[in-house]
Amino acid sequence: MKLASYNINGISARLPRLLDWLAEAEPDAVALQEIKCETDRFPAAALKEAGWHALVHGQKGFNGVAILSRQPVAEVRRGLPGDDSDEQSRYIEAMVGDVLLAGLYLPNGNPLPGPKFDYKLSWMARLEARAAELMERDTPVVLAGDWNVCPTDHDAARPDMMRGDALFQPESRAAFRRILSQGWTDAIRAARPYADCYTYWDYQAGAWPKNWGLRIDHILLSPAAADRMTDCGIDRETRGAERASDHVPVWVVIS
DNA sequence: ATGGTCGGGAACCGA
Repeated sequence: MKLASYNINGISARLPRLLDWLAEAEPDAVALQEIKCETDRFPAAALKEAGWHALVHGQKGFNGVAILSRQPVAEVRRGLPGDDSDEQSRYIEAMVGDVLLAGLYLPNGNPLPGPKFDYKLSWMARLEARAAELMERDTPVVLAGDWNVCPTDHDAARPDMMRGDALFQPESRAAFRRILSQGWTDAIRAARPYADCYTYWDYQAGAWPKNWGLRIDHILLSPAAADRMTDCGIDRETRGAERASDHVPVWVVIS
């Protein structure tokens, strides 16, 4: 089974590119981030026409996540537990076959210091708690999304330009490492330890043609899922399309 | 060069 993550930066602007990629890549399920629309404004009919079921956790204007699947899937939860006052739509879980797929859009956290960075760290603490619960399951678990954390300097083309960014802060990296240390495998980095594995290139300053990228979209696998991974990849060519997202799809194949 | 470019939604905010 092929599972993917794709921050599409607006479903309305990106629907043609998304449909192109779905037809080409043929995932069984994909976690989408930054759909930037309310749940009832998601283009479910157009996707259904193309053969895709959708679970949507939307929000007007910002954020918003969804899980698309070839077969109908059972929603496990929407929203990250731990703060009932959190109104941002950033988290959804579903069973895809016997695999629990969690789709997440971790807060950016800029600027810092300030309330946005505090929210990022508190959200990561809540994610750490949920990940620990999921790790207790017998079934394979896949945590896929835009983590908005650049785990090491090797995951950036120009790390020294990013020192003040929330994605690079020691606190952000430590929180990501604490989750990994529960026993998760960072699929892409485990498979390609020394490669350039960027998943995001800023729209500004010609970042894409200069390959000034970051690796911030990650797929974490529980031990049961990691044992069954047969392939993984990054569809970086999608970044070169007209009206591309600033992120590209990341995927794993689980036998 | 203290810039640059997108998306959402209709003036700025978020990234």
